[in-house]
Amino acid sequence: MQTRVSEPKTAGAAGVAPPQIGRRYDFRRIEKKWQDEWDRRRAFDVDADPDRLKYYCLVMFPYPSGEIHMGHCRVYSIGDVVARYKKMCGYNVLHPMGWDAFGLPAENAAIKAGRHPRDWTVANINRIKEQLHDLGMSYDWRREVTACFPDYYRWTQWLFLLMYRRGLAYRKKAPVNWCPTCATVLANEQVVGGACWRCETPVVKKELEQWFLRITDYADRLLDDLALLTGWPDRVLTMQANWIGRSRGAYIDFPLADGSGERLRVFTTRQDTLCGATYMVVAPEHPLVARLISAGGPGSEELRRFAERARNLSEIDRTSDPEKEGLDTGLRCVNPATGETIPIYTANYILLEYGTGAVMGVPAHDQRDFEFARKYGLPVRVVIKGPDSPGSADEMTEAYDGPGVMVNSGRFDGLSSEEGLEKVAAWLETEGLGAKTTIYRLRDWLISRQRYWGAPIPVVYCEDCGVVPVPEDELPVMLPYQVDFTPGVSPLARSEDFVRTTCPGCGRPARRETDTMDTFVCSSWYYLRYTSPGHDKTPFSREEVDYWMPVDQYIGGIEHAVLHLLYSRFFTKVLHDAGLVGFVEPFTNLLAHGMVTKNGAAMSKSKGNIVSPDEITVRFGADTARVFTLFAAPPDKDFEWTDSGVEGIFRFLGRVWRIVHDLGGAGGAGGSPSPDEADRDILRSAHRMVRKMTLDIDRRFNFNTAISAAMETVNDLYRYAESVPPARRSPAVVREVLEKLVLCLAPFAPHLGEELWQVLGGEGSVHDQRWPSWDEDLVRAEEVEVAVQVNGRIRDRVVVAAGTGEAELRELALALEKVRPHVEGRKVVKVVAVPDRLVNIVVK
RNA sequence: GCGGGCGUGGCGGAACGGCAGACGCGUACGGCUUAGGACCGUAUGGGCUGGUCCCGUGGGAGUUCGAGUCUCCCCGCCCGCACCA
Repeated sequence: MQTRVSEPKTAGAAGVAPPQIGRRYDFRRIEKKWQDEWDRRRAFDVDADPDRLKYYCLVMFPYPSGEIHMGHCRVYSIGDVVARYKKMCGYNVLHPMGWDAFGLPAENAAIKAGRHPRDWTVANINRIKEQLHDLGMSYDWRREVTACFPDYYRWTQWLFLLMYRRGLAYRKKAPVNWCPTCATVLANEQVVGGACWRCETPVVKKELEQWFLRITDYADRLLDDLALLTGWPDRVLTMQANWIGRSRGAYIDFPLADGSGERLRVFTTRQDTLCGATYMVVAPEHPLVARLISAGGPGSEELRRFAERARNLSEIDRTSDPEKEGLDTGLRCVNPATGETIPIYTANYILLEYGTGAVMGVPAHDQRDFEFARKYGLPVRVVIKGPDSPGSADEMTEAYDGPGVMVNSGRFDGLSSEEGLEKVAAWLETEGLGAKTTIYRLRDWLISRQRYWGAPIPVVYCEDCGVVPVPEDELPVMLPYQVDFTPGVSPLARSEDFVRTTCPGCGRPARRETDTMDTFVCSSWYYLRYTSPGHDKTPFSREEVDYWMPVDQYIGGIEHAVLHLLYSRFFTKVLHDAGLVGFVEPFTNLLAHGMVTKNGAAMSKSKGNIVSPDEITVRFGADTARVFTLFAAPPDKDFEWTDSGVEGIFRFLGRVWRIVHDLGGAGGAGGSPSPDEADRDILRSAHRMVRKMTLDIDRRFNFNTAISAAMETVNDLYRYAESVPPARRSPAVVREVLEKLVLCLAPFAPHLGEELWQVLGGEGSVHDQRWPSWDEDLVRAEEVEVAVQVNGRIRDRVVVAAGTGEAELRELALALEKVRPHVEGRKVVKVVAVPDRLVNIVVK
């Protein structure tokens, strides 16, 4: 994509139109003027510079599904403020933008509109780019990446092959999640509560041969390295930890009692309770059950019906059904610790996918097992005695799952349950019956998609050579344009031209893989591509990546807490292991922003509650749109859209425009040379504003309070202008205050910032200036009002010199007329004096 | 069920354990105007006996000289995970 305006570089500010003298904040003229100027100067292009500190500010790239709304406006405004602020702080700032341009919505919309997904996507991209341009976003458009273009997906495919070479991409037949509406499979992360994350259709299980990425190989590191992410919100870290779901325990093999020598393997985190296992339970889909059914013995018909019923329940019903149903399979096995023969049940509360799909039932120490045992009359045996737990099974009304001392456990009696975990595992190992192990909730990442609009998986199937990866020098495997992409079977399978190929190994006819990759593969590495978008030897230049990465500030929605953010971490670790990058985590700091809602719901086309930034920019301007979305709430919170609030911001920017013209235009002529009290006050206001805005932006991204600090100083300026006649104003002070104000507002309202910087006669672009500093001594008030309390109730206030000591405050307070009646006749127990704050007199 | 977050005016939201409600919206009144839905100013948590008096941060207790803030219990809302062995 070409940028919108790309005229040759010309002289700088000299060519800029002079500021307009008038009484009106003419945002249309101002914004157009500066956008043109930025385009002409290519003001936002950046290059690596080893002599300068870098700062990589990144907002999650959008899916170009149409026009953008105020939610987008908000998040890009956040990114733009951070980028412009950091630039003013002296950093070499990378602030790129691109398009997560492959994906189902393009295909679905294209089918509906009768347009090709590519054309639809490109049209949307152009439209959104225009909108971002009109909002004054400071992107280096030379670095734009578009995931659906061959020069990008070539490298997505290359990375797939890297994974393949490293044994991390593999094909497997497995029961997978199928969304009937989207007509494709989904990764586990893309199933929310048993339904498709996009269209909320309940997913069904299908047995298919598919491509997976072995993310589970990285489960430990993905979990452990969360500790490195001190700049991430806790809730995201928690969500990832939950998702990975590491569970340490042991597997145990229970020999079947039929003399076959076969064993039934379970996973448990409580091997210390082994002697309390009085029965076994397997999932209805467990192979053992299937075998019993096909063997056709007594009871097999009942078993078949039971397994059928469980299987036919959707994922949602299965996991939300609290009633435990079970059935004795008739099989028996031996508890290796007690030598007892115990029954094997099958039950609906056992999940095939988790652990081994079988558990040992320890009713005394697991609540689910307890309920199940009571329902089916199975024995309950206490093997752990907690400090307050009942000693006998008969007294139990619920399971005891806490720690305690092992009882009824033979050789293990007397051990603490903690020791028992070790000792039982050691014993199992010497007996060859089990060992300690760790399992995860995380599954391998299913990346095959039976749809058209994605990056083709670069492999070929040859009758003789089997699965053959496409050689790197033949990449990209181009996605053909002319394809019947209506869903059904994989659309690419219908394109004979695409499918038919020759085997890279033996040269004989072969067939291409016709599935495409999950778009989350494309978005797992785009942040690397921004560093060197034209690079054509590898996905990215090592040198550029070493300079720019990791991303210093990543900004995006909480909905990707697990999905995109987990996948990207995985990719980064693989690239690190492959020696392609030097870091192990891609995103140092993460800001999870809130949504902009209207009528209580996130803005979306389907809900019809979209407010377009265009509506706002036309009526009030881009600066108003930006400042309002930042002012309405702290960035991590949702906020409900209101039109009336927008006008308030428009008023504020108009006030800024006018006060700068009134006080600062024409060089701020005349005035008194020596600053008086009013001058000191307004100067203090400005220094306070700088301090507050700096800390609010830097420390916690509270742009709302940063903006309110600027509003306070503007209010102070109006009071100053009204109360101090021109002849008595100090030009130096006025100038300093106005400069600080304009510099501080520049990242928020960049067009107005440039214009007013010019009005003040500033050199060059306001965005090339240094972020202002403040003087702590000036910030401190000369006089402060100290509250005087008696027993915690305010009785008076007194103005004293700032920094007045405790002793003096105490005396002052006790002498106050309004205080005396409350103190007289009582005993002063204590006086708490906090300088510059308050005095609290405690009486009895 | 487990984990996390949140509850403050009519509204969005501010408050290192130290004067609750900054800032903005809305509302009311005044000014300026031929006019204004522009602009400037003043007021704006509630109550009454109009005192810088009392009450007020979902409810209740506690710690403290002092609690929106810390602790415990309860109520309500939101999010994540959820029969995870």
